Amino acid sequence: MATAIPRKSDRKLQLILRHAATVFAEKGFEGASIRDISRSCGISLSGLYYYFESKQKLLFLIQSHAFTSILERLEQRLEAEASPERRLRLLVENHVDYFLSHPLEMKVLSHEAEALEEPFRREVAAIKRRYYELALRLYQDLARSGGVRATNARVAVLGLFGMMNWIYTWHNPKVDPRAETLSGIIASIFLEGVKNGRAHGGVARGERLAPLERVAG
Amino acid sequence: MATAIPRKSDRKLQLILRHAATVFAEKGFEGASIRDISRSCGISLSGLYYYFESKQKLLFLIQSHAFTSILERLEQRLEAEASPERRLRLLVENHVDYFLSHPLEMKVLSHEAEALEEPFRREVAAIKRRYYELALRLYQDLARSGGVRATNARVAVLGLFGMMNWIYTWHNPKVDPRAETLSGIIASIFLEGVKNGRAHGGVARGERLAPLERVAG
DNA sequence: TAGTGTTTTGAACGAACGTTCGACTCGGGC
DNA sequence: GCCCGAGTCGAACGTTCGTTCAAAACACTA
Repeated sequence: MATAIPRKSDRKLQLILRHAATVFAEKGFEGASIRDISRSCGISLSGLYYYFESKQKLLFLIQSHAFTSILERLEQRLEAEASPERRLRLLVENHVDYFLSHPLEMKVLSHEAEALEEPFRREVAAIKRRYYELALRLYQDLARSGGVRATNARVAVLGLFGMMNWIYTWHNPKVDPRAETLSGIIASIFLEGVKNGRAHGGVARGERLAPLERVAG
Repeated sequence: MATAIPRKSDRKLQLILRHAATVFAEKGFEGASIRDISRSCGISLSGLYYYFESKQKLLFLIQSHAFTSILERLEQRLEAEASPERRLRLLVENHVDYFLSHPLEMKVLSHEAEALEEPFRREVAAIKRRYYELALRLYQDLARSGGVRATNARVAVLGLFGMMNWIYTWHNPKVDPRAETLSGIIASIFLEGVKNGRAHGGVARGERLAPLERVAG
């Protein structure tokens, strides 16, 4: 019942998580078998179950670790910055940078969100919601400071997440810019795209602003 | 060997494709079984194989039909429009509109791109490339007409696709704007974000422009 | 009614799946 | 020498998977 594994084997669990992330990223969660992971780690099939209790839990460990890391790192970086615009840029920088330096885990996080089942699902969803709400707050701070054209905040923020989370489907390190440059481009498109100026079809005819709280999942 | 099914049963194949898209969208391609589809259609397991020869082919039919439709509809709409900016807006409108009116097929198209294996994969990839290259051409026409700040075209266009293709993970018809409004917001963010203005960290230090031809996949 | 081609089916195939279990190895304290 | 708990393993469990096939049911015209 207790999660207490004597902690000498922690390093080995880390190794398993890395290999599992690789296999999940390559074949998808459902398409990957524990036997694939066993082969990749060089640990026997039954030996793996000493370290985790189910395939679901394995996916959960990968996802919750990645998500917690990215969120903690962001909150830490935000402490040193007060300007609303630069704070939003920090979010983009942090997200893209983590994405490109942990491409496998982040692909599993982005792509296999729905593969997680119910005891674990809500737990990851809770972190996701915290992250989304932080982003929304950053956006609204920018808006309050007067730097934003009237538009649907939920759509804008989720559009930004779209640009960032889609990266895993196309980014090729041999051809595409490194994280620093990439996040600069994305942040600029978003910030300029959302700034004051003649409102170009933002909130339209009779459509009221949608509530801001909900994230799907 | 021949694909020739006597064409009376075409309507039934369409019905199967609709149910299959629903099941794939809900459980993922690998997570869904032919038995699930059989149950959903009310056709026996073996009966399904009268209409398609493998699960892979079924996925292929869904994806290639959706992709071809969206591309054809776009090319048709573009004929009537000459302004570079409005042409790009048309692309966004067409894409978002198709996405929201065929959410299941489009989720399967966006989410299960890698599940398709090799005889079929290259065929869908070819349509995808045609679509991407059309989008890139529209962007470069806008750039040539002087309406765009210097930035990485490949990243800009794939960023736009990111905003659009991510929609399926969050859009809730009860809460979020309809297609018309949504595409307006996204197009505005992108176009304003990419327009002339003080270059805000676009192409940076010593990073040369990446070649434009490649799409991952 | 008999005959022909289209559609539908139940039962079965071998392979692969996630998970369990009892037995083994091994290193450090008695 | 012996024991004990941590770590590892091969073999097997029951289930589900994609796919096949011979036979039945159906819809026709002759």
